[in-house]
Amino acid sequence: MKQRHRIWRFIELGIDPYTSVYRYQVTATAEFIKKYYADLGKGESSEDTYKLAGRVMGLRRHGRIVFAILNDGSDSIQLVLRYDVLGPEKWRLIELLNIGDVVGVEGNPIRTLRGELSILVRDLKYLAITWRDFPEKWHGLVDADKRYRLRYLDMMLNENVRQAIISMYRIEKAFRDFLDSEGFIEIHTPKLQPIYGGALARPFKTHMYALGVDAYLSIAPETYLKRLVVANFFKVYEIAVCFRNEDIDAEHYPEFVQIEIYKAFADWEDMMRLVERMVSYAVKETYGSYKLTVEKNGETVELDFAPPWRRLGLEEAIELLGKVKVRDLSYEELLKLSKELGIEVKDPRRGKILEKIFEKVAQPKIANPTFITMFPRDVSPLARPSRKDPRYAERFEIYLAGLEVGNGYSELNNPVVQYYFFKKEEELRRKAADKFGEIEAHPMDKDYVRALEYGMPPTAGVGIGIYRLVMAIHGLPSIKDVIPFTFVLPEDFKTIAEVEPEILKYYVEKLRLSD
RNA sequence: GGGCCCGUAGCUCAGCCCGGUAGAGCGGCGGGCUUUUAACCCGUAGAGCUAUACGCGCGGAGGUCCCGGGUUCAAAUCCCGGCGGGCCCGCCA
Repeated sequence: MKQRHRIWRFIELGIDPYTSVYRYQVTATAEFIKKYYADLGKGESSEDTYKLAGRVMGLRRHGRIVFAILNDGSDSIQLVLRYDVLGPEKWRLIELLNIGDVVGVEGNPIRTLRGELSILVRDLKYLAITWRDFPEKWHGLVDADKRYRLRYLDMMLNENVRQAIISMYRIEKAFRDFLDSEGFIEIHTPKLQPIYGGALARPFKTHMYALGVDAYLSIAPETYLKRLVVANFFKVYEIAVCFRNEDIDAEHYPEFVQIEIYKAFADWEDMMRLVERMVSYAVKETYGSYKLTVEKNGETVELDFAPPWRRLGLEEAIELLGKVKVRDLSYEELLKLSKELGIEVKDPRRGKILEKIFEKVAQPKIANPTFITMFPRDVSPLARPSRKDPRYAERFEIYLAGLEVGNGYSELNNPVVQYYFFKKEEELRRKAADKFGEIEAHPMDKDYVRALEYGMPPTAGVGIGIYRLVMAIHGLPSIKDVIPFTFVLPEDFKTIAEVEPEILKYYVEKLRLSD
């Protein structure tokens, strides 16, 4: 297996980029060339000279002509490397070229006889080489373990992952642009908190040495954003990293990003309208259309984001989509029904049971963006009771491609009722601990209640999971596919310096590192 | 937390059932080829290290099929335990 490492040949030729190259003056991107020279005919070339830099992603050697694919981050473009153009001196460099090398090239736009817009290279400089072999071109990197460990390779080589990461940036930018034009401002809330809240989840616990106290990592920015509403920031939002100490699966990851938006003087209806306008705007900005075709596990799904989105009550959705009668059922009948549906009841609240039934029978059938409304009050401690029926809360959830991607409501702004709900949540937690084991509930947050006591206007709020949204739109099977870097347990392996002590010795001497 | 599956060359995988010389394609290296699109054709090394020797030859020792142990004359293969990963189920988005 052991062959002399190729770096020696670069060193021998005096073109080791690690001892000489510090910059490369780029004058054009692949994207620009492809757009600007789109009309160039087959076999035609331009006299214009450009310098591009990027990574060699493909190589086809044909003797004295070589075709390479260069990806410069904007797009990929073919390089044509010809012996007669480059001459014998520079040709020696071409013979060393490997897939994965980072090069700068100078040349002219041409279109080959086969019709591929390319750069006819007149000069090539190595900016960095790959010290490790790249994955095979055809299958690429598919081993899940390696994909998540070598995430930079996954993002470099797997186009669907790469596109999802890029789209996530564009969607977030579109959200910001949209909210900015509506007069919202973005404010960062603390990730280290003395009392966690704003969602039902187990938190990460850590320790602050500075104050000698335990602290929690934010499970949601909600209670802080509402404090900001109290502070007369009547339109606020945050694209917030949230931490929840729960298990990992295809739809959950302990560290995730959501956008939370709060708008004063508005209610949940206003917020649903804002959400459908904002998300459809972002989809159109990012993908050019309200209608998207999504490939997932070989199946094709059409998604239409054009507003208005469908609105369905929770129980209505269960009956309409799930074909199960739940309205007017007694608590005992509900328990019996969930048992028949194979649902294990761990949380005694009626609303929780209804949610479970919904998830089982109705949720998978939702493709187009849909608002599920009229959630039971008892599972919505931060939401305002419905003005029409106090058994329900003015709360909605957003569903898309079978995934829950968001949650919003008319915010509870009555400090006395808020205190009462927190108290009840605490009691519930104590009671449920004996009967059903531990459940998630809001801890009492008196500081937040005090903020409300200074007066929070009627306010509507929403949270949308960015990873879930992108995952649904791109048809990716696991949330980990859209998370740039996930947690991986350490692995044993050797670096080049460990495997090739002579190379290490060379650089230490060459660069006088031991002085 | 419960169940199922996977781990063999740089990459993608076969071999495992039924124990007996560890394989293919791609990639690498060498050669040929001036318009290719997973280019093609020919050749070739590679799963593992050490001592002695300038080198070669000969001889010898040794032995990461994820790791450790067991069964066996013999283990990639069978058994047990572990590590890493994936999927499904239960709970949070």
